[in-house]
Amino acid sequence: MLALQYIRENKDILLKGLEKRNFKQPELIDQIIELDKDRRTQQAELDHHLSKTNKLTKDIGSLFKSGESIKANLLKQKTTALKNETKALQEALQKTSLTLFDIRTQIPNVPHESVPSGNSETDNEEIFRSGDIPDLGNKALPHWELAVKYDLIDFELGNKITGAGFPVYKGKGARLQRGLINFFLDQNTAAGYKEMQVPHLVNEASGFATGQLPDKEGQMYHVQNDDLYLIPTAEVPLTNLYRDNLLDFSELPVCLTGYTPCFRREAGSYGSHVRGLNRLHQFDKVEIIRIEEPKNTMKALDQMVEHVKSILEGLQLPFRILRLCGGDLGFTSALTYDFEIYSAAQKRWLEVSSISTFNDFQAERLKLRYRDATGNKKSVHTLNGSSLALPRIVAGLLENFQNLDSISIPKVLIPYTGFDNIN
RNA sequence: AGAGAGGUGGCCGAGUGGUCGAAGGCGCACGCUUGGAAAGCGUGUAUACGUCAAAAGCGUAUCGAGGGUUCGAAUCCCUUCCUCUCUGCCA
Repeated sequence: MLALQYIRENKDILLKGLEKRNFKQPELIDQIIELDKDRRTQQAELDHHLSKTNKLTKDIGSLFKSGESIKANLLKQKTTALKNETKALQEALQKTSLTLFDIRTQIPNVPHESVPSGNSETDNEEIFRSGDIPDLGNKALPHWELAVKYDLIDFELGNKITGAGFPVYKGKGARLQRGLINFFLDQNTAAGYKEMQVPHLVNEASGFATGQLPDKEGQMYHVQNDDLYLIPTAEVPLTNLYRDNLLDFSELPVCLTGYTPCFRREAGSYGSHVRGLNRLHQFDKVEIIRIEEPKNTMKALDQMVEHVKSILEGLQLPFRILRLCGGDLGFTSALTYDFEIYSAAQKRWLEVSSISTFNDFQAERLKLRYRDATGNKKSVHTLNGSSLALPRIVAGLLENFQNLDSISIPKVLIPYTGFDNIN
């Protein structure tokens, strides 16, 4: 959610920015500015009324005390009239505030100046590429076949006990998952992120604060009886740990990491691109998040990108980094870098990490602010990134490291898996 | 899940209808004191919104949340969330 002051003072920049993401309703900005003006007028009027009432009330009190109940009763009648007016004002203000809030929640974040315009993923900008794409020849198998060949992942069993998109990992497949989670967590904690274990279900307030609600309502699993949502990413619980906080600048930056399973309904996804591990309803991910002073945001984002780079290099996976264009940018993000590894068997790029800064967009919803060195209160900036998401990493490892009768394990992972190849 | 108790400022804690945003204490900040520190003394110390170019100031709201009674609610009533104790169940 954008700050009202920002909208008021930067309307033109804002509209230009939103154009980059093909925002279709620029008229909403004018509505916000109008409603905000109304709101302030109504607030002033209401406050004035309340102030009058408060004075009368005090007078009545002292009159009763001094025994002048006739005078007091006279004043009482006055307050009754005032009260009716006050009630009307209150209702009007509440209505304005609600409408204003409702429209504000529909405005996506303003893209950073470096974000290219564009409609879809084809307009994303490749900014970095690393590693050689292995030549696997014609006999290379996609991971869903390797998974069967070496009995690592059972999609059918998952179908039986739950449904499509809920795979069962077996034997070395399961151990590889666990090894990767531990490897990622170790890398992240070594880089200064504090490890956290957080709930996998969150309430509505949390879903709203990080921006999943109402934007992605239909994409989350909702436990109706208790009105809780299964998390689509650890970003939600991790960031919400700091909801409703006023931090001191000395407490910043906050750097956290956590492993959680992630649950996504992925309504509307289908086709060959979702085969195997490519798109799941439940998958594992290790997340990093940061809460920063605005002046450090870009530096922090760069550090996160460098960090994930180093992990992928360690895993010896060929990858590229994309700067997402406006049209591909998430609702809450100001700037996003996607990491994609190359799957030599599927001959396509697979997204394995997404690192974003939200600037103050989430902070505004989270009511998360900090007191800077001069004592002023400001919104913090929040950032997050996958470090890393498991399934497509597993797909890439299985496919890129396949031999005729085995799959090699990259050196950095061997201490975590306890084996150096799958056969 | 059942019964009971309770939720007050950074923390502890007083306050059961009237100048209460809230006593007192702790903590914290600044100053005085000291050779330095401690102690002591003094002053200050919530958040949001509005007004203002901004600050100060002023106004309004906030004692878990929402609603109600009343001229007036931290205090009374209802709903709801949470915490604690006991009982039950259980990894």
